[in-house]
Amino acid sequence: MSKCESCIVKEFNSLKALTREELMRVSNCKTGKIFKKGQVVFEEGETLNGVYCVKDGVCKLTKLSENGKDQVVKLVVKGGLLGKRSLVTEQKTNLSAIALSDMEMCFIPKSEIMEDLQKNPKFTMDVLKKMAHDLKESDESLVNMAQKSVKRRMAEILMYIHDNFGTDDEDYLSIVISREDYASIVGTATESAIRILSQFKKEGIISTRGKQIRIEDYSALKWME
Amino acid sequence: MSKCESCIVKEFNSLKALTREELMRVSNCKTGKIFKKGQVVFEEGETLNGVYCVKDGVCKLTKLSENGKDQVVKLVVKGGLLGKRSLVTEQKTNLSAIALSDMEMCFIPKSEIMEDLQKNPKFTMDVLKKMAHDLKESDESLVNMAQKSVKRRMAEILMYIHDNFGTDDEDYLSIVISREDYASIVGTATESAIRILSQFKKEGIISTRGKQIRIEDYSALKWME
DNA sequence: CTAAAAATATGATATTTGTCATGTTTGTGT
DNA sequence: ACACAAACATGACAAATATCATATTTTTAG
Repeated sequence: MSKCESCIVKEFNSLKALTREELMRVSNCKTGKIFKKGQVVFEEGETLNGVYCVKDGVCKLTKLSENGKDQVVKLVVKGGLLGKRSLVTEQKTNLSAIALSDMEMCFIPKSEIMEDLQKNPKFTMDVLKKMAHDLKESDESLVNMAQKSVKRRMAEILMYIHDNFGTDDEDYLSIVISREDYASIVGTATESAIRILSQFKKEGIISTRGKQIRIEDYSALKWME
Repeated sequence: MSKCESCIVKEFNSLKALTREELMRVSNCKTGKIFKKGQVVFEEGETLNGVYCVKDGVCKLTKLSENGKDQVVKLVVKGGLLGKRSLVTEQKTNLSAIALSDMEMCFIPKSEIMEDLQKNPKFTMDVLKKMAHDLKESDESLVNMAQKSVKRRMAEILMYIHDNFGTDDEDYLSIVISREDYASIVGTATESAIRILSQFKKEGIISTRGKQIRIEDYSALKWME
């Protein structure tokens, strides 16, 4: 397995703040893990004893609502760390992580990282920054959920995916997920999500090929009321 | 002005993790501030150069949505710190803070605290924990907004205020806010908020005296579908 | 104390969104 | 290539919520 020191993925997350020595230690205790599309990485209520570093693939973080429906809280791609909160608190995780595509990840035991979190201020500060960023994003989503129409939210998630996760060489969104997942991100019924995407298609704002979606008219999404 | 070392309020926030010497230094550079009900503490987009420690009163953290409506993201009371995020990033604040009652606060310049954040791991860890907690709460609110009815959300905010901020000696919620604020917390139209509270009143679940609200039947709120 | 302003209350109606039913398309394993 | 399951699509209707209009009550300023 490749070594953390030379792993390009870490450049996208807090691990880059570790020293070469620390990275080597982490590298020696990490374990590579493969998850197939649909597989559960961890589930709400579990005790996590480490973090996952995403090397490839996409993953959704969801929370079960009392009405029995899952709500997607965040999408995580290459470079993302899953289970950051577990480093900080003793509490069980409040989210589930489910692979949306085949995934390649490294698991780093908490015990190994905690020491660094205590001793390397640069690393701690970086974790803190990431957490602050997540909080900001979560607050923004909260406002979106509370104040915007389902159609607007759908427009925004399409732009979000486009801007943050990019497109393939034919301009299709590189993240490919089901309408059910879109519904669960936007917080609506699956039928409503389908209906809205169909409408966008009719209006020429997007086009589709199977599950793939291509944005044809970004500014229409942007200025949609 | 009283000194941080002997201030009881700090027991509720991360400042308690500071050493006696650090607290004395903080104490010397802090400034006391009074805000009247309705007054703006800071506004979305401002650059904050410190944190506010709430000694008394209630404050709402809001974010302006594109539809022109404010959404309350969090309520902060005695012991709370406003502007934590500003300690961690250079970015402008993403939230506005507005006093919901007359407030007494201490302002601590960022420059003074940053040093501690770098050098006192116990303090850093505590800030990290608080941030993780805020993130968890924000994710939970997100799911509530996305998946629950306005009525349910109203029931939950009443219980939340009851459980977290308590009641006066006549059992009225100690936080007294307008229906408009309730609407802005729950993420609905003011009329809808009024209607739902009226309904609760008719059903004997709550009673009111002016703006004050008393929960008469907690379990009705809890089990409301 | 009083007038004006703000907040609360409520009805009527429009809009958005959810639910249920049913049919079609797409993907998958053999 | 086929059969079956899953995902997608769409109509009809129900329920939730927003909006607009208009009183009434409460609070506030002078």
